[in-house]
This record gives sequence, C-alpha cells and structure tokens, in this order.
Amino acid sequence: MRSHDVPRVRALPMFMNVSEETFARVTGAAHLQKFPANTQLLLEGDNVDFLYVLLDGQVELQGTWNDKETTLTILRPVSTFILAAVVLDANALMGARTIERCDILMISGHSIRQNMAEDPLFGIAVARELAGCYRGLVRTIKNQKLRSGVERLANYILTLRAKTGASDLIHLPHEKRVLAALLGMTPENLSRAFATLQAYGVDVIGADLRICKLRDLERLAKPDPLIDNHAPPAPDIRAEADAEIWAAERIRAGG
Amino acid sequence: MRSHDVPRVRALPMFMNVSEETFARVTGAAHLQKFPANTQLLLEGDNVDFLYVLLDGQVELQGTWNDKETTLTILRPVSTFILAAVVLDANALMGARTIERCDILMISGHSIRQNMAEDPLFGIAVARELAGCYRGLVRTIKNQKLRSGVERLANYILTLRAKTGASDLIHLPHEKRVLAALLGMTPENLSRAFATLQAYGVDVIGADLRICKLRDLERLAKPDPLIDNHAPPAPDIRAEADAEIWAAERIRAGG
DNA sequence: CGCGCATTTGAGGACTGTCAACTTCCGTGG
DNA sequence: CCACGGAAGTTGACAGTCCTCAAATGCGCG
Repeated sequence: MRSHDVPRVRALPMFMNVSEETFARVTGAAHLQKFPANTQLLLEGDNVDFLYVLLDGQVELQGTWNDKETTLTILRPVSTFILAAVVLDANALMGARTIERCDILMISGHSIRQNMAEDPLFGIAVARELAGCYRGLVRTIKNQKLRSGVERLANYILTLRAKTGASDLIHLPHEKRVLAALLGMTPENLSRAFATLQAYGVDVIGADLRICKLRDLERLAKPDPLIDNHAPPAPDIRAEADAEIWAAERIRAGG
Repeated sequence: MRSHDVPRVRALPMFMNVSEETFARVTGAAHLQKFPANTQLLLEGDNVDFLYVLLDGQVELQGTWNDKETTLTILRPVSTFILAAVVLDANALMGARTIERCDILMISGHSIRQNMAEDPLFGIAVARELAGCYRGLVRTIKNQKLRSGVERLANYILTLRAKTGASDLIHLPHEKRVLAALLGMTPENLSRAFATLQAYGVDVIGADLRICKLRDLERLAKPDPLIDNHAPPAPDIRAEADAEIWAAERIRAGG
C-alpha cells in the first residue's frame, strides 16, 4: 500500500475504530493493484479470496440473469466491496467490473476472518460495515419497488445535489447509459425522463445539469430520509452516533 | 423465554457457535411477548431498542413511500429481524407487522452490542448473520430487477417446492394478496400470472398447487443458484462450510 | 343464511422496453 | 486543421407489461 493511501483506508468505517496492531495485521499482506477500464474483476459465482478496497476509479457491481444485466451499484473511492462474501467465505453473488482505470487494494479474506476472531473491536467494525451495507440495499429496494423511473431520477438528482455541496449546477459523475442501468431503466427511457424533468426546472446540457426550480423538483421527488441517504446536517449540530451511522451507510451496497 | 424455545433460539446461525455464557448473557434480559395478528410491531423510522426473534407466527417487513406500500420479506419461525438497526443503534428503515398471531422474543439491543465487544465469537456470528441477510437482499434485488412478474412467481413456486420436500403438491403459506405484495405485483396481476402458469402445468385450487409439468415450469423459470436460494443438497454429500452459508442466508432479509 | 373479504375477470390506461433512424459528441488519423 | 468513424445520446413508433378501476364470483365465518 502506498503511504498516502494509508490514512484513506484507515478512515473507512471498517477501520476507523480499530487498533494500530489489528490494522497492520489485516492490511499487512494486502497488495495494491491497478486495473484498466472495463475489466471484469469478478464474475458472478466466482470464489472470493480478497476484500477489495477501491482507492481510485469507479467500479460497477452487476447482476445478470438470462442474458439480461442490471447494475446494482456504482462505487467511488474510498469503498470496500464483496465484504459479505469474504465474511462467509462464499462465492460472489454480484459481478464486479471497472468503469474507469482503477487502483484497488486487495486484502486477504483469510486475514479478515482471522482478525475478526482475535480482535472483537474489528469484528464489531465489520458487523457495523455490513449493517450499513444492508441498510443501503434496503433503501435501494424501496427506491426500486415504490418509485417510477422519473421519480427515481428526480431523487437521484437531489441526492447528488446534496452530496456535492447543494449547488444548483451539477455534473453527472457517470455516462448516461451507466446511470440508466443504475436507476433500473433503459438509456432511451432515461432520456425521456430527463425530458420530463424539464417541466420541473431541470436543464440538461450534456453531463451538466442546472436546477432552476428546486421546490418543484422536490415536490415531484418527495425525498424521504428512509430511502434517500442525503448528506447529514452540519457536523456541529449533529450527534456523534448519527455521524457514524451515516458513514456506515455512505457506501450503498459495498458488501 | 420458555424452556422449549431455548434450543430453537440456540439453533439460529446467530447463536449456533456461541458459548453458553455469552448466550446466557445475551438472552438473560430477553422477554417473550405475544402479539395478535395485524399488529404493527415497528413503524418505519422508529427507534429500535430490541432485536426481535420470531418464534411462532408470521411477520411481514414492509416499506412505504408516498401512500404506497411494498412487502420486503415475510418471516417465518425461527428468524431474527431488525439486526442491522440494532447493531448500528439506528432507526428502522422497514416497518414490521404481524400477519398472524405471533410469539416473539425481544432481546435488548444494548446487550447485543455489549456482548459483541466482549466475545469475538459472538461478534463474528453477528457479522455472519448480517452477511447472510445482505446476500438475501442482493438475491431479492436481482430477482426484482431482472425478472418479470410471471418469472418471479414461477421461481417462487420452484423455491417453495424445494423447501417443502420436493413434492408436486404444494400449499401456499400466505394469502394471495400477501404473496402478490411479496412478489412485487398487484393481487390482480398475481391472479393473471397464475392463469399464465396453467399452460406450464401449474394447477391452482385455492391455496393448493399441483405441478404437472415440472420440466416446462423450470424451462420458464430458469432458476439460478445466484438468485434463488433453494434447499442445499443432502447433508452427507455437502461440505460443512456450504451448510453454514446456506443457514446464514436462509433468512432472506432478517436484518 | 348472509355479510364481508379475498379472489377473479374484464376494460382501459400508464409506464416501460424494443427497434430503428437520426443527431451529437469526441478521439483518431490524414 | 479538418474529415471521418464510432460510440453515446435522442427521438419516434410500437408492443408488452403492469397498474387502476369496476364488477362479478367465490369463500369463510358469525
């Protein structure tokens, strides 16, 4: 691991409250690997030997069935993924593919499991991480089953806005076809959804959005803290516990 | 806790490999409670103070938004639920409601968290349980996003068949409107889906099904071990590790 | 027996996916 | 610097799926 990556990995919910010794033992045998864009890191069903930590780039977790494919989540640095399979020493239920060139830290699964047994604080950290991932998936399912495509897009935009500083000028972090897959629709449909949102004050120029009528967009989207994981309120008026929960859930489906 | 419930609770993946002492400490302050049918145990957003263990009856976990409601999972004995919220000491993202009269063991959330810190084996057990719950949700999302209503029903029937002894005579464990909500469709649509499956050899008489052309049904359903958690192969030809993974995932969304 | 609820059936409409053609964008190579 | 090719994105026509509303039927329980 490069020295400037250490604090970034340590800052992960999974390592935040863990002792130096355990952190050193867990990451001791880890190795950093670079992958080009569009590389399949893991196929569904593959045995999982490593916990992956995305340090740079974007990774898509996907599911396939019957020649159809769907995007379950898109990860951005710094995120862990495939933790659930590592903890159970099981095979992967999701495939993983790089969207861009990526730097990924690979931590031995065996070392994760062993250190959980030796350091209860690390076991707790892993459990908390998994709990956060679980709750991210619950949000995803509610979003998927309860909202229409346009509603999902509207809420995606509002969430993105909140995460990137609440500015009314927003840059989409993914290609639109990738975004479409993430939102559970076809690229054609996403295009029409954007057109629909024009009536609610969303101007689209390429990958840049301008939100002109925030109130109207919110009235359509009806964001809900039990589905949408927006940025928490400012730190000084926020309880420590809330901060930790939010941090754990930040990674919407990393396990 | 009633004495005859102890072995049932101990047999849960969460307590299977835990010492007597820890088990006693965790469940020491637990209390058994009976609830009538159609009782809201937990509203979305409620603070969660207890881990719930369903010992008898059926519980539905639901999500709501904008006056719409969806069923996320239906739990049958013996299952834990709301574990993720307990581990993070967070509020509930799902509501919980009894479908039938239920016996539920309520374990103090604080005692769960405390014992995770004191017994690493318990921490591991919790992490493994959460990992299994997480993987159950991954399966649910893939099922939801990649399959049509008829395909979901066909696979539901095949999974139910596998779980109840591979007989061609099957009894539905839920009312059809409940099943419809679970499969993510309206009761009307479920009715039509059953009608569609008649052409594939599924005869429906009330809550009883007869599968006449298993091969045809399977050709339609295309069951997939990476989505459908069927019963594992017979114990004698199965590795111990597989058995544990299956046990952990048995509860599809209990966290 | 009769009421109430679950289930079924039918008609119509909203939403979403598919296919095809077109436009735009962008990097490559001349 | 411009032309070109390919991929991404858009648009239109159409079909399939799913939902909504309404009415009819069936079933269980008081």
